[in-house]
Amino acid sequence: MEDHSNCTIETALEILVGKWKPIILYSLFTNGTLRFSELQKAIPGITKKMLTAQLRELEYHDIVHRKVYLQIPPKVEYSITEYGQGITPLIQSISEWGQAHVKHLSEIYGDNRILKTETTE
Amino acid sequence: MEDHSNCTIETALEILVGKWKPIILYSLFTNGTLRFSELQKAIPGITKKMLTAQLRELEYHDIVHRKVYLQIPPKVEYSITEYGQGITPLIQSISEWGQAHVKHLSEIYGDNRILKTETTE
DNA sequence: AAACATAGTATCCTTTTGGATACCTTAATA
DNA sequence: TATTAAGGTATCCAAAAGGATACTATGTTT
Repeated sequence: MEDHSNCTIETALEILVGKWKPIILYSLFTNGTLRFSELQKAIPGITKKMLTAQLRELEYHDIVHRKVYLQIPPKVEYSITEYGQGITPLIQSISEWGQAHVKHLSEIYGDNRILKTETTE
Repeated sequence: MEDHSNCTIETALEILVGKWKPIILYSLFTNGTLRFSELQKAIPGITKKMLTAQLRELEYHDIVHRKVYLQIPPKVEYSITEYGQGITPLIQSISEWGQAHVKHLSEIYGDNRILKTETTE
């Protein structure tokens, strides 16, 4: 860690933080391209307002691309940008660490829903 | 990314997210062990309430250790746990990606305070 | 003429997060 | 006896994030 790594960390976190960002990214990464309404269906419980807001933030960060078809009724497609693909290893790292951490927490505090992966004997 | 990586990502993020967590961790990583009051001095602007709250969360996650000396006036020392040391590579990754991303954003939107690192010619 | 489809906004409200300030404890000290 | 030190809590308030609901635009279909 260098001197002012805090702000760069916080910048990085902006992309993942927000109630719905991880699942939006997950949906787009696994499905490639989705329309607004398809995202809504893929993410139960999200409102239009939140979906729009989070997508706009991701768009600002050049992680998500928004393609508008000028037709009626409207059609808008969302996808991960080429630059956005580059975030995959980071998400992977975070996800893996998170998985190990969930396990660590369950070892500390004792949790009934322990996934017995290699603690079988 | 696997099926329900979202929750593990969010669990991982809990450790970094919060107004003061990154700088608290940075202070402890670089200084080793700090008393409550030393942390307060090291982090300008933070209130006791916030410092306590964030430290308690980090303690819950077994990232930070809290050592209480039973004396008066009180003395409490905070440090990174051994388990907590293991988060270093993750923080490193996030920080590096964040740094690159700040640069990417400045390339897209044009920013006066571009750090010319390898774009010198 | 009314209803429909799609991708949003606008408005209002609730919850969560963060911050300011005062207060507490207890032994040693002035 | 009043202060001080250190590490907090308690209380109250402001700001930010999130959510429910209604409304808009407009060409096509009924």
